[in-house]
Amino acid sequence: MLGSPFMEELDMPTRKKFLENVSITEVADAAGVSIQTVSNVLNAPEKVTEKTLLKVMKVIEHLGYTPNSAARSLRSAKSSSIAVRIDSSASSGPLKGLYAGFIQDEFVFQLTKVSEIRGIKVISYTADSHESEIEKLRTLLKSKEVDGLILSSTVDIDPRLDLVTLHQIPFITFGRPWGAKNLYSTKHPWVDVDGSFGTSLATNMFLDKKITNIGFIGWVFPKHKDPDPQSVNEDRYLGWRNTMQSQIKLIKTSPLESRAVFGNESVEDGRRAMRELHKKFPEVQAVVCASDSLALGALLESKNIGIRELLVSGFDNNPVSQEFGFTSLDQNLRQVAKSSFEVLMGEEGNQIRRIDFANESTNAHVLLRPALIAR
Amino acid sequence: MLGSPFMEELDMPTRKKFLENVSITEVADAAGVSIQTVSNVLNAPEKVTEKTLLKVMKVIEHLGYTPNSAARSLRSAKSSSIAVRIDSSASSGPLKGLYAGFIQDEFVFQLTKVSEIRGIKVISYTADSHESEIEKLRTLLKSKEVDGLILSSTVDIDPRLDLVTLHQIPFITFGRPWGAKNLYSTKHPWVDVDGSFGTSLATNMFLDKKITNIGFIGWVFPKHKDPDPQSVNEDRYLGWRNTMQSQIKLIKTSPLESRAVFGNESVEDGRRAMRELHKKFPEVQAVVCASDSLALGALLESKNIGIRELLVSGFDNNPVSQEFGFTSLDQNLRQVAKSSFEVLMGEEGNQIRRIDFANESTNAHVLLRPALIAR
DNA sequence: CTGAAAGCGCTTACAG
DNA sequence: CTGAAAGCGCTTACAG
Repeated sequence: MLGSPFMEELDMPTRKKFLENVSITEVADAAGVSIQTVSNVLNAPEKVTEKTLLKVMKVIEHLGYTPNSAARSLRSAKSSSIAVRIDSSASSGPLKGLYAGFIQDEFVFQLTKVSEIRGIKVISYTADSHESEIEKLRTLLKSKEVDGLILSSTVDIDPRLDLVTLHQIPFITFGRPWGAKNLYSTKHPWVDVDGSFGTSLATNMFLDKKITNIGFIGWVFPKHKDPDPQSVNEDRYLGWRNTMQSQIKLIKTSPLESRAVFGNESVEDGRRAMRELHKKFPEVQAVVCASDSLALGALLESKNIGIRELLVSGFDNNPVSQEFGFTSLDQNLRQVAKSSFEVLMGEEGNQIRRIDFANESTNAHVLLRPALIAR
Repeated sequence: MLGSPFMEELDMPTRKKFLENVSITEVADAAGVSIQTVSNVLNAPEKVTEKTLLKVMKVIEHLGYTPNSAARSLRSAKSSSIAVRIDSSASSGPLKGLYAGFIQDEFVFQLTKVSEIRGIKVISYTADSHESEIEKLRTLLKSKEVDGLILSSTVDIDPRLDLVTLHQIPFITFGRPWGAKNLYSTKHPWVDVDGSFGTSLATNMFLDKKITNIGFIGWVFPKHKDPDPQSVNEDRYLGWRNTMQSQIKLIKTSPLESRAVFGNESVEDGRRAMRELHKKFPEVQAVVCASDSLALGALLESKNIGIRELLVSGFDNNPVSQEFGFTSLDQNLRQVAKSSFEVLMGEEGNQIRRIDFANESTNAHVLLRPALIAR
């Protein structure tokens, strides 16, 4: 009865009781059981007979009992919280594109949402550098405020990974540790989105439309000769390159080198890259881009340089591509958040695990496929 | 010594100790004092002699002691946490502009940053509706997970305000409760940014440049005849209107009605509004806009309809205006977050207060001025 | 399956 | 200013 959220429909005494303190003792007394049984109803219902369970649940509902989280944490030595770093969305200094914060913000939102379902709190923290981040993490972990960590933007040599690995802190990273000898080390669980798969989807979409003069705009000229990508940039580049290479005839006409241009991450860079691409490859009809900002730049510039109808695809499906109506690749951050959470917590239950990935069948590496949002 | 964040510089035994459990008892033993004195050093240093203070601090530093937060919360009945709602940045359904999430995301970031300095944790939560938000807040408050709330997008009739007011939950809203009879009710503390002041700054900037044919693009046609604004939309509109009204001569030439156009919040709406404005007011040289998305639409469309060099100003100074290089108004979210925090916590100290605004001199209403970022 | 006892690590209130 | 005692509200481990 007290469960109704419609405050205005409740009479005054009931409204006053809405946030009233109720302890486990009061519930136990009202239900005629001991406090341990109340605790069991909440934490180990399988240990209680159905009759007792129902009786106690009813009283809990009636009195609006919610366990004190500090007491629970103290006794059980579990905070039921995870920490996630947030950064500023305001791109200060060098431009970071139109919507630098989109992926992170949406990931944090989806993570909070999936965490709530399993009764886990999400605590945000900030840091200016790896060093200050280590200090923040240390405080959060030593004070037992969090049981596990969600890290992102990790690289192979990363003091944060040293910290969590050495102390066996449960963690997951969103993003592969680019540059690591073994991306699939069981010591480093991660969830990521397959960039190559994404750009190959976009490339194939153009090919299916009989559009063959397809270029690419990325951030940095790929250095490595490896067959495997070594960065997000290379990952997204290779999807386009490999798909194009399978089209032998096309490459003969105009080689891949003349079809790819690289810049930084901004609309202006997209414009610049588009002008350069148009010089090197005047027949260009479609451009696969590493980001929505680059794609927007390419799209806007195409009109200036007299390309009748350029098709572009971006990456991230952020509001930019929605607003300007071009194709993009959705990272499905709901699924990314869900997978991250499940690697950390298991598919059920509500406690963060110290997973021994080396000996468990749990998959510590989840590579998800982005979805093509054709527009 | 254990305070150094540079893990790689530490030898193995020291690194291992980095996250080791240290209790208050160990600190007390090592310092040769009682645990209460250690507690006082941390929570009430004025009660301890300087000699003892220094001695204990040294041991705390040496052992890397960080108090267990659950124990502290349980005993002191303070969670030292505040809750803030986060929403999805992905605009699903009706378009919400290019960067709908910017203000909220940056506010949450700045709030987390200022909270960390004062030792307060920020817990994020999500909700689909007021009803589900009430349930989330109820759980957070009853479980004593948070001491105070940061609310936003509040309106006059808002079940969340009923809840917090009735139960005297410390809270602050970012944004005025538009529509309330008395915006300055001591029951409803808020921090907000002065939209009128912002658009008048932009209008005056154009006037100072001897540009007089200034139009306005907003979201909704202002209904009220009140001298005071009744919504964000009206607030931003009135800054332009009042500034223009002071320029009698200009208004005679072309009246204000022909200079203002309204649409929704998207780049496309900005384009549409610009076409309409150009018809009604062909001399237009500059447009003050209610948002960066509208401003971008106006700017892009101006080229299509043959306006040589249109000046536009947006609002929020988000990456869109930075990337496209037009003037905008910065809400200074660092200051908004800082003020919000200080109304909730006081200027010093580290506990959330139940402020009796009616009897305290504390200013419960802070209206900040946005800064003109001229480009 | 149920309940009496112990105790998680602190801070508070108070005696010395 | 300092320290011995009490206790915050739970969960755990164990006895019945």
